Amino acid sequence: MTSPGHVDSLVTDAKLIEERRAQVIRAAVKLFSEKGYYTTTIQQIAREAGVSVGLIYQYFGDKDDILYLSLKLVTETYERVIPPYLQGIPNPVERLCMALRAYCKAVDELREATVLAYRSTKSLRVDRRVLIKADETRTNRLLEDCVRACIVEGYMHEVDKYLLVYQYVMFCHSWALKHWAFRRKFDLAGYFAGGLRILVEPFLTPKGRRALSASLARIANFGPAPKAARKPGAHRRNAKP
Amino acid sequence: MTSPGHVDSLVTDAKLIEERRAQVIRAAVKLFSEKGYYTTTIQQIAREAGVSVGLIYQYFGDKDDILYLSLKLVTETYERVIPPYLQGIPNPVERLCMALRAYCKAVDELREATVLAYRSTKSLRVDRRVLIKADETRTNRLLEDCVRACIVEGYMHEVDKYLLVYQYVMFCHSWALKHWAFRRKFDLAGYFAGGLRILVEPFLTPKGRRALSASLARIANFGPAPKAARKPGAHRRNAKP
Amino acid sequence: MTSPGHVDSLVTDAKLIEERRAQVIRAAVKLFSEKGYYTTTIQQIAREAGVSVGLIYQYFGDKDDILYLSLKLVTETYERVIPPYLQGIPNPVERLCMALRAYCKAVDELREATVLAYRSTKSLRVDRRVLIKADETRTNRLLEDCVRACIVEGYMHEVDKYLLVYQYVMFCHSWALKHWAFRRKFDLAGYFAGGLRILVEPFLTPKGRRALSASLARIANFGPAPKAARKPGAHRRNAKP
Amino acid sequence: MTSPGHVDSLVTDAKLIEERRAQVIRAAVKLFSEKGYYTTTIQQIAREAGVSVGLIYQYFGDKDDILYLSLKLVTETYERVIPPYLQGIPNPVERLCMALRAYCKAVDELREATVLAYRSTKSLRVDRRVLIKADETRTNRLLEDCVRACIVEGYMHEVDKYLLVYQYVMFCHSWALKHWAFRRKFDLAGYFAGGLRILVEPFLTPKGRRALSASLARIANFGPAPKAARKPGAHRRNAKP
DNA sequence: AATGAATGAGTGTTCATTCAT
DNA sequence: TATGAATGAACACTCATTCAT
Repeated sequence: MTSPGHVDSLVTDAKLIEERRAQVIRAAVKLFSEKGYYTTTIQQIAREAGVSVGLIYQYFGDKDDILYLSLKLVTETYERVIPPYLQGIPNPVERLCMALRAYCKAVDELREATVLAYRSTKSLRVDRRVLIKADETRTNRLLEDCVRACIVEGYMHEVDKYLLVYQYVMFCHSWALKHWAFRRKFDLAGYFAGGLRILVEPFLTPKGRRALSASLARIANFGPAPKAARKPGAHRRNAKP
Repeated sequence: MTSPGHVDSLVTDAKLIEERRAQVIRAAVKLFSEKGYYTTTIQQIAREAGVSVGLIYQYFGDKDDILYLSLKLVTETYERVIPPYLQGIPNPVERLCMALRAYCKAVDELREATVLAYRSTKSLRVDRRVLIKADETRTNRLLEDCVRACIVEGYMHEVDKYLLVYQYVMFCHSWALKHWAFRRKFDLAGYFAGGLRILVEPFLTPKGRRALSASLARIANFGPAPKAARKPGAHRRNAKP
Repeated sequence: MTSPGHVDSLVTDAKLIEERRAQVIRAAVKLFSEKGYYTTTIQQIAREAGVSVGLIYQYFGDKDDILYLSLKLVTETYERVIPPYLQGIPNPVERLCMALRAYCKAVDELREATVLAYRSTKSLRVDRRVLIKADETRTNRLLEDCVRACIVEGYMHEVDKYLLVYQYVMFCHSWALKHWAFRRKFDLAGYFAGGLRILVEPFLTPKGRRALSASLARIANFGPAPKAARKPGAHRRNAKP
Repeated sequence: MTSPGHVDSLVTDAKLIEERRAQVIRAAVKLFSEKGYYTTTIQQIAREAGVSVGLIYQYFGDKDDILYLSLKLVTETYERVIPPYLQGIPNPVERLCMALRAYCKAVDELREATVLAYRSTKSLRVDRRVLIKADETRTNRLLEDCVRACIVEGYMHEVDKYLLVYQYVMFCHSWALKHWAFRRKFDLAGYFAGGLRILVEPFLTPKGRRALSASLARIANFGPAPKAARKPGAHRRNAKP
């Protein structure tokens, strides 16, 4: 009847729905991440969000809805966060590295939530699980495009793009999944730099390697996310080989 | 009081404990893998194992014990399954590849259980979580030793061993974690071959590459696991050319 | 404090109270009849009535008030609907039959609501239950008066009036209560005719029987209810043997 | 999948199921009768029955099951209680009266539960509602058989058997439904005697009237129910005059 | 006068755990 | 040692009622 991605609300005001849901999901992500889906109660979410239990059920149909939107928040963040990093960057190697950096940074900021996704996607109703997976696939495609461009333009040797991209994805996710191990060895910048050396550099042509070292300064700079698009002039200067 | 790795039993006969626990854990791994830890009930485990609820509580202190031993089964299998594959193999490149193959195969055979480990390790009491992580670390060390040997003996360029090994681990685990995506593209042999190309080959010296192609026939053969140690003569013959 | 029959309203305009309450009660009777008192929510009543939840609480003190006025509507309809049918009819046998016909017709038109009364009167606050029962008693009295006249004027043998009247009442109510059984055998006219034969005819004197057959044509005609009083002349003509 | 009349239990011992269910149903009938289905909680039933909440869910699937078996208890009692009263009685008029007496007595003993049936049958899942109605229909058939015998054997005039039987049924049920009104006028024996006069006598032939007055002494005696069959000799003696 | 978002006490139901047999 | 009936705390979810606008 209703599509699997739809979440019911008894409230009609769209603005309010947006607000309240965000408020509840924020609390839910926090608690689910800390204690897991099943051990977090609706009462706890309500308390954390500073609302009543009843209110939650005015904006969500059931607990599964809350989990769905929580995971959706994560997967959509990944997807949404990468493109702004690529805007105005012409060189495909730099684009690839930027995408990876954006992904890593997003994972870092949603570290607990990323682990949550691995823990709890299977707790979701099946029809919704596929929606979450579709999000992941769409994000992968962003990376795949970068890799493809690298190869087509002669910056990278021929490789199994699909597999390489998944290796990239796992590299990014691992920053969350294996943080208990990595935290003792790396900070995010170090981890990322190591990743480039293992998962990007080996596949670059000489031309690709030159491009990489030319843009390394920009790539390695883990600053704040580019909210607005970079100014065109700024990057044109940098993009010169 | 008791050590975190200890699991209480009201029964004293060690042989019986071993047997009964195996019987229950087998059922638990199956159900946990299918439906998750929290949605599997003790009643269901008892039914699946063909025993009574009461009996379970004679061999396990509580539900956490069952999860712990279930996860332990997985991590210990990984650790246990690799060494026999290395026995009698002197070449470090072949050893590395064999270790990876063993790991991949183990993941393939415990695919659901591997996913379970990612879902449910956090549901474990903290003090036990670290034991499971220690198992993983120990398994990683097996791979690390192979990589180190490759480098020391000049088969591989210098790399961040730690990071590369984790990339190997994630590659193996991904066969389970992302099976929903990979199944459409690869069978296990294809997946493994692709992995070698991306995660091993690029780091080999010319000498390493020669070693790899020399042993490729053996490596790529996904036969049954070596129950007993291979006879030394057998492999030496193969290793010659 | 307040009398049990009183229903509080925050609104003062009497006309408005009348209107709004009727609007809400209409919706409530429909829903209560369909789904029962406890499974109908105030939200649903509000939606059905086309008003807001808040408004309902301006015209009713609580849910019990709504049920009370819903049941009151039923019992008062019975009481109100009979007298117009008797107006201008002098013969006591015809009057009795007319009263029964009116009752049956009213039950038919409030079939679901009649069942509701049997289901839900006990859900009412006790002090109000007795008011509903008093309504029923008053309606019974209308029938009792008819029976008494029949006996006094020699149309009917001596009988236990009280018991006979209750038998009449149950006959009428049964059209609703056992409609699931009767629908397969009778239409309302057939049911009513059968009732006369069993519950009226046997108690008539020969004089009574003559009166009955003389008026049977009029009695059996299940036309629309007499909104206004019948004109005296009109029926006198018909009443002529 | 499962038939509507089936009630699930987690317990396997049939004897125990019987016992425990009876224990719970006894409590449920009491509470449902007093306070209604919806306002009675499972907790209250458990307390009244002297068991834990959990136990109830080992013997019943859900609250609807409890209601079903509660109502079933009532309708099956009606059906079960009549035949023993007829055993060894050859005269059809006496049989009819005995059946009515048995029914009235059963209603008297289940007075609150009878009201419950009228209140709560509609709260039942539809598929079960029809089973309850089927029970009622089967009980009616017992009365219908008596009436038919009366007519066939010339004790009663031709009548609409179906309608008359339903009038009998409503007469019996009314002792519970309208007890608030009748209690002031009648005891059970008086009510029953009045019923015979209104609903049986008028339809008897002279032969039937003779039979009735011959057996009136036995009929009117509201003694304890005949657990075992009456001895044939005993009644033959009485049946003589 | 009218709205509908917000509340939270209360419900049916589950399930890990116990314990008499 | 093995059983499975019994327990009751805890949870997701509902809905009559309130109240700021």
